[in-house]
Amino acid sequence: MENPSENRPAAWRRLPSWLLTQTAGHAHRLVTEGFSAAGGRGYHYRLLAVLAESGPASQAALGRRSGIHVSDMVATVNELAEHGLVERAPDPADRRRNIISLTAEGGRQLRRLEKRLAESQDELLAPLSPEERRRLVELLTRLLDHHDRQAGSPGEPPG
Amino acid sequence: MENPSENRPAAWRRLPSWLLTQTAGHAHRLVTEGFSAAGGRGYHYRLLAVLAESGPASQAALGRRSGIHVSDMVATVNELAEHGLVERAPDPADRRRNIISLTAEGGRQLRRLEKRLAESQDELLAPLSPEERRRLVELLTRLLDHHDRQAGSPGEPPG
DNA sequence: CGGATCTCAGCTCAACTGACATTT
DNA sequence: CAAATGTCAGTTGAGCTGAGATCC
Repeated sequence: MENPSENRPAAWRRLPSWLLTQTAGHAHRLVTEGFSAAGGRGYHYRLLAVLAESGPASQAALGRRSGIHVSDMVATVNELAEHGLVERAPDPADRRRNIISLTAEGGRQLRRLEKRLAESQDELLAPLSPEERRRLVELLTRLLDHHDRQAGSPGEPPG
Repeated sequence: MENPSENRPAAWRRLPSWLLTQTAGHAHRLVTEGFSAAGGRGYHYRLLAVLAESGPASQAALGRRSGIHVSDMVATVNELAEHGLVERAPDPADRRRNIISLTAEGGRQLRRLEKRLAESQDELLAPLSPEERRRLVELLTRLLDHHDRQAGSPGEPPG
C-alpha cells in the first residue's frame, strides 16, 4: 500500500479549530501592531476602556470587569500610572483597596487606541463584504456565548 | 460630563478581533483536552499527520510542511521517537539529515488523535447548524487565505 | 566559501498559579 | 476565624531568536 498522496495539503488546515486559531493569530498581530503604533498594548486598552465605561474602581473589580488577572492588573496599573494615564489612590472606606481612576490624558490615550483598534478590525476583515462581516460576527458571538456559559463556572457573573 | 454608562458591557466584546481570539482560545482548549486524553499534543498530531500524508522526510522538510519550527521539531521528534511512534534514521545520501518515518504504532496513534480531533470540532461547533458551520468555515478560510498571502513573504511556498 | 541541517539554550507574550501580608 | 485585596515570584505553552557544530 503506497501512500496515495505525497503532496496533498494537510487535512487539518481546513478544520474549524485550525482556521480559528490561525485567523485569531492574524487578528492578534494586527491589533498588537495597531496598539503599539499608539504606544499602548492590549491590557492598557482594556483597562482604560473599562475605566471609561464603568468609572473608578478597585483593582480587583477592574480585573473582573476587564478579564485581566489580578496579578497582571498590578503591572498594568503600574505602567499606566507611570505615564499619568490612570491614578492610584487608597480607598478611605476599605484600606485593602486602591481606587483606580482615569486621568484626562488617559481618556485621550483611550481615544487614540480606539482609533487604531477600529483600523485593525477593518484590516482584519478586508476580504469580507459588510454583510459577510455581520454574519461572521453573529456566528462567532453564538459560539463564544455558548462556550463562555459552558466553561465559566455556573453562577459566575459573565464578566 | 458624567459617565453615561456605569454598567454597559465593554464595547470591545463585540469586536471581530475579540470574538476571534476568544473563540480560538476555546477551540485551543477543546483540542488540547482531546489530544491530552489520547496522550498526545498538537505538535504530535501535526507531525504524525504530515508524515502519513507526505511520507518520510528530513526534519527540516517536515518543519516546512507542518509549520512547526525547526527547533521545536527536535523536541517533537524526540518525544514521538521515545514512544516508538516515529523513527529517526540518518540519510545515507546527505549526512546532515535525519529521515523521520512513521511506525505502525505511530499510525495507530494518529488515528486515535484524529478521532479526538473530530470530537473536538463537533463540541466547538455545537451551537451551529450544518449550514452555519459551512458558512463559518468558508468565511474563516477567506480571511486566512487573505492574511497568509498578505503576511507570508511574497514568493514563499504557502506551507 | 555560502548555505542547509540539526541541536541546544534562551527569549517573548498572554495567561495563570502560589505564596504572602494586610485588612475586613 | 474565613474571605477579600494587592503584590511579587514563578510557571506554562506556542512560537520564535541566536548560536554552534556538521555537512553539502
